[in-house]
Amino acid sequence: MDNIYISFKYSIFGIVMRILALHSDFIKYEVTKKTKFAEEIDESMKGGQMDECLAVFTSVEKEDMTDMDLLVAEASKAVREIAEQVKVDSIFIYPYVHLSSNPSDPEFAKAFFPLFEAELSKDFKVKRSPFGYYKAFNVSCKGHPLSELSREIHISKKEEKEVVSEALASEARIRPQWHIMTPDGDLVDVADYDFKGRENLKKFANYEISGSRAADKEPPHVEMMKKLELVDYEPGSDSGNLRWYPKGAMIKRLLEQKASEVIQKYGGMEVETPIMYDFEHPKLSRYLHRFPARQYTVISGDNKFFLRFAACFGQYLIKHDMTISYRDLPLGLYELTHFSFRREQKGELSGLRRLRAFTMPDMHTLVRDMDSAKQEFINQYRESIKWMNGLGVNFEAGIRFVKEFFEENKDFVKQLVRELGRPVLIEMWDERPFYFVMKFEFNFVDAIDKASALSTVQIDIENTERFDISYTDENGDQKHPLMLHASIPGAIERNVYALLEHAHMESMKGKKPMLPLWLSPTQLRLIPINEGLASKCKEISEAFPGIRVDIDDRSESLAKRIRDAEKEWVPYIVVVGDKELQSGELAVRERASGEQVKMTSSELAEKIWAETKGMPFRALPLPMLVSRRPRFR
RNA sequence: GCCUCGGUGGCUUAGCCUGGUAUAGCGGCUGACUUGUAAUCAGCAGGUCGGGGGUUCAAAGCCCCCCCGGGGCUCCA
Repeated sequence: MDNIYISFKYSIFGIVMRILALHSDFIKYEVTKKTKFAEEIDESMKGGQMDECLAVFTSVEKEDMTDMDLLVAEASKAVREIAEQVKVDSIFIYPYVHLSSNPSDPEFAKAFFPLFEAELSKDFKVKRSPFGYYKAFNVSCKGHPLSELSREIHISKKEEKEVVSEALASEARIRPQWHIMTPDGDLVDVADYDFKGRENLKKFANYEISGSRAADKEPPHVEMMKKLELVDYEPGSDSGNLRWYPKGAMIKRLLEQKASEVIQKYGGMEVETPIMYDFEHPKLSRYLHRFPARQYTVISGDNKFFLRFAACFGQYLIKHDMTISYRDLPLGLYELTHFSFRREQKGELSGLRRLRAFTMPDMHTLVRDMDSAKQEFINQYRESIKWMNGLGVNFEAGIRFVKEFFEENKDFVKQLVRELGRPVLIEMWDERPFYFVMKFEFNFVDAIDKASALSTVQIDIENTERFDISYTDENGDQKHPLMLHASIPGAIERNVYALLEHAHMESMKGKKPMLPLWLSPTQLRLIPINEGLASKCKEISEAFPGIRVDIDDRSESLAKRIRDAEKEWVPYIVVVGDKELQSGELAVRERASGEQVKMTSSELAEKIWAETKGMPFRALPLPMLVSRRPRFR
């Protein structure tokens, strides 16, 4: 998922352009000799003069080459400020490479100056001398205190400037319309909708529309993830990069495994792509600079790379090089990203909900036309519903599109809502600020009423063209397909977050918090009544293949060990004493029901197998004997 | 990035306002106890009070900068 277009501001650093501005009575120049980088000029530019002006001597630095638009904007802004200070309305631009010790490529600078001139021409009378010539010049500088001003435009890591992207600017202009669509297909203005019985939908809608962020508490999952020794902050890294302890790592791996199974079964072909990409890569650079996301940058020798924020890049580049027939469509590539990196603002980071490094199952599917796009969309929508139901947490759907698309595809939208069988939040835009015409997400509403997207699918109508991805149709013609972006589970960390928040909400209702059985680090705990029976427990545990069984053989009181097992959310607890050994019947303390049920070990094993059927399995993440376990925090 | 609150043994925490090198519980270790469904008892060890700088005879406590975390703003595939 690379839905980054949506209203990110963006920042590129490393701009170090140099400007020397002289308030002059006049400046006069004459071309003496052409260099091999010279721009094409006519006679009129071979010499020139300007009176009462600001003479702006400028060099373009190597580091400036990351973003032309930003460079032009920043340079113009700086010159404008100076011109206003000294009150001139004429500006003379003089390309002067000698200001620089590390100039940019000539081709880049050559392209820069006309743009710079055009930008300043909006507010000033502008002339410039040509790029790529030796010139003789004569300048008469006024002597007043402001007459000589130099600027180094620095946009470094510490002082980033933000530029509002096109996408953001248009989004700000567009006022979305909000509706609720009922399962019957009625479209109701959100203000007129009666949310009775749909409290989570109301919270989600409020969260989206009003932007109200009322939470004054820390999200409950943060304490849980630490207390259960699942995940923790890692102060030795950047914020939002976490450490996972054995139990948490196991849970995460199981979710990842399940996600990959679902997506591969669906048809996504698994690939693996690099986590960093060249800033100067010809295909990516233009695109990247239009991509308003905050990135991590990696400097390696003289090269600069950015860390991927989704699997898109690698998959686009593979698809660009592929030979694809219309017979191969729909064609999905899939990668589970370890990791996707986004340098989110610090204030945005929150536990497992919002991170700077996260794991995302990301699939991109090529389809030939809008009809098959819609078919794929609904298939992926159904997979997402299955995923969310399997996770067992609440979710509310948001479906968003361009109004025109909605008008043309009303029945399709109604079908989506009908299949889900519950009212859905609808957002419509008059124009299309993004690369997609339509998307949905399933949002989880947490214990402090924050909504977060998990599953999401979008129909992208721009990027195959931008990346020159094409297929051959029946007539042998090259066509650009459409593309769906899908993350059926959403970020894996966010799945863990949802499970923990869900458990917390259940416990607020008086139930015991727990994880789904297939994700419980310990599924069955045996507690010997005294230390001598630990070896008997070992024997009993052998009746539970494919089940995570451990044994609390510590020399603690029985009550203490039961309490500890409860605190660890162990779903099945069995105390083993002489009674059990003689009768062969176990008194199973069942967390879900809160009851104690008698059954044989084979009955219990059958029960657990049945409850975890179809789910992946991993072995115990810790030593089987609880007495042998270290503490992680 | 901005505003705001916080950071004290592994964890949770008292002390901070009103400066005089720190409190308790859990956990760990040692020993006793050998347990029938949510905390057995005793002893011992463990602290650069987030980091750095400043003020002071003296700083966990006051001042400044930084790091990390929470909440809010901005923002939010």
